[in-house]
Amino acid sequence: MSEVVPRGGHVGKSRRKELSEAALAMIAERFKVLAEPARLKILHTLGDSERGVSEIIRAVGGLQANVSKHLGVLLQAGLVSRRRQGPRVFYRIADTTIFDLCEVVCASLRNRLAEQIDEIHSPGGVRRPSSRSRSRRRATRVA
Amino acid sequence: MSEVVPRGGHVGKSRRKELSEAALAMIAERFKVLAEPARLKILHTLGDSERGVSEIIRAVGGLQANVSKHLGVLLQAGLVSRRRQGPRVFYRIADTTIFDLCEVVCASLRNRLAEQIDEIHSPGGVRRPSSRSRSRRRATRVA
DNA sequence: TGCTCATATTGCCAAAGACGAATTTATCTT
DNA sequence: AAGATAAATTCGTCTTTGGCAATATGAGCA
Repeated sequence: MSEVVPRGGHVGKSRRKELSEAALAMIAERFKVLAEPARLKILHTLGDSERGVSEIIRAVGGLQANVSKHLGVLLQAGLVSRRRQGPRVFYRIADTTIFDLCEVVCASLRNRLAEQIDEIHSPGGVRRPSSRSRSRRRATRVA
Repeated sequence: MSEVVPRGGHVGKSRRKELSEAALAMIAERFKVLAEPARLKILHTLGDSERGVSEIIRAVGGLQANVSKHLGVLLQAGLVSRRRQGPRVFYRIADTTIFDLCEVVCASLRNRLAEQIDEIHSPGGVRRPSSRSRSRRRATRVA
């Protein structure tokens, strides 16, 4: 239907790399690790400070077993790192690029939602050249 | 084990946004769409040019039904857009930020693999202050 | 109206994975 | 060593989802 190509917050140049099958599989696997609200919440809870497991459990909610399992997934993916101090275990972010990823996705989602609002206001997809309401989106806060 | 915090290709400042539960769910859902090699391959095949479905099927392989379903998922997520021309349907990228995401992930994976190589060379995690082999990673091509 | 090609959809099955309950492992204390 | 606390692991169940086969929809043409 729509013919416009929104060029939201595209930062880099348009140089596309050739990606092998194996590379795509690795990328997909990382996305899979991040495709879980509980894990995203854990990462967000960690922020840039180190936190103990019980503290994380209190923050994100859910059973201890599940949180521990999620932490294991994040650890194996190299997104967090562990430190043992006596009986406690402390986790911290080991790969800060995840926040970059979330920011890019947030910007994209804001664009998408804003476009849907516009489509409600002008249902047929009205072609108004003087209106710069499409492509060059406002920067709305997501939360 | 490791105590270093790799600051690979981190572009932005360290300002973290507060993300609501709903925002995290939306972000996770987008990651879930991207967490599938077949879909990533479709997106990569599309690149910046429009392509017909049968052409896509030939490029990515697999059954027609599956490719069509993947295209449906991508369409509903707003990552691609459709255009009908007679009996054929053409798809194109509608959200170029996905390439930014893949690039960030690729850079992170390169860092991770390079670190694993270093760990093989010095198994105990040798603390050599004069060695800048950790943090400030080389830029290896993934594929 | 049929017929054909191109794409989308549905039903079914199997694999993956997330949750909850229960158990195990590990560490420190007494 | 026994007990207590913290974290990880195992097991069973349920939901999701990707692949395959078959069918349906839709557009153009005879």
